[in-house]
Amino acid sequence: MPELPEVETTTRGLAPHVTGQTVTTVNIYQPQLRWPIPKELTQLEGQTSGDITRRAKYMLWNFPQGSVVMHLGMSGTMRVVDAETPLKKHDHFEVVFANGKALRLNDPRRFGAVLWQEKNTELSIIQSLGPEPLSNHFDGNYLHQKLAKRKGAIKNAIMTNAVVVGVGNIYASESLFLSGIHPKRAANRVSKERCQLLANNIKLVLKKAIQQGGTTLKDFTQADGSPGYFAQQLNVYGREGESCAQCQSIIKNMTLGQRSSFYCPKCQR
DNA sequence: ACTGGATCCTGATCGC
DNA sequence: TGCGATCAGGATCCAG
Repeated sequence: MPELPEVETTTRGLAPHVTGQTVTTVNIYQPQLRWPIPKELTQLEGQTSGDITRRAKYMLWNFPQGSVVMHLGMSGTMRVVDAETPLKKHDHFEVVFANGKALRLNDPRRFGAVLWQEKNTELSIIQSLGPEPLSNHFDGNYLHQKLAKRKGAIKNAIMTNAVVVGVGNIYASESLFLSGIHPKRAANRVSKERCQLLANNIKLVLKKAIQQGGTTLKDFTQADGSPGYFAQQLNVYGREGESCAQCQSIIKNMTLGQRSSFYCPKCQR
């Protein structure tokens, strides 16, 4: 489900509700997510939370002794509700606050994660992350240099977290379309100029999507339950068989790295 | 060192 | 209407 814009949208929506709250209870209903939810999270009971930030597609919820690291996987959503609200199917994790509200993670496919990171340490999954796409460190020069030895498809490369984080299947297809680059092109055969273009378009697409509150494909909702509105602006994703807005060619869908990849065979080379 | 593939899981949808 | 097959927005790990 969520790519970077969706995680950003969720983080922003949650922030006012989960910052500076006293935790009364931590409930782990289904610990079996991508990794088991650590029982030590119950140590947060009685603690007061700090702010919540985003790194890649992870949310970092800070406490005095460390951070709760949360990932939504493919199907996760986080909501703040009244603590008396009945649990829904697939509500796996809950933090109840002294003010009568509760933060809940719902994740049908259970590809998401809830982990604990001690203060002044970094989990290996966080440590290995590449630069944020919206940071100054990510630009055409960086991308070109990073791709120099990669012979595989450019689409797979920009979806690799060690290269750049936060570019998922939707926005990978979209940014390649905007850049006129064929998804299957060898990464090391994208010129420096086109890397510049691609880096800029990745930033553009992600920024736009964040402004729109994310892309609601199936059931993504923002923290307040409203949908994202970016879907209507997609040029190629999910538009197989439709005509390209730029050249009227028929948009195609092929499988790359076991993920569907949409592209315009004429505009993208 | 890279990369392709399998894998964790449920649910929606499609074809018969 | 029912049922099995297929496909989903992620990302790690392992074999080759």
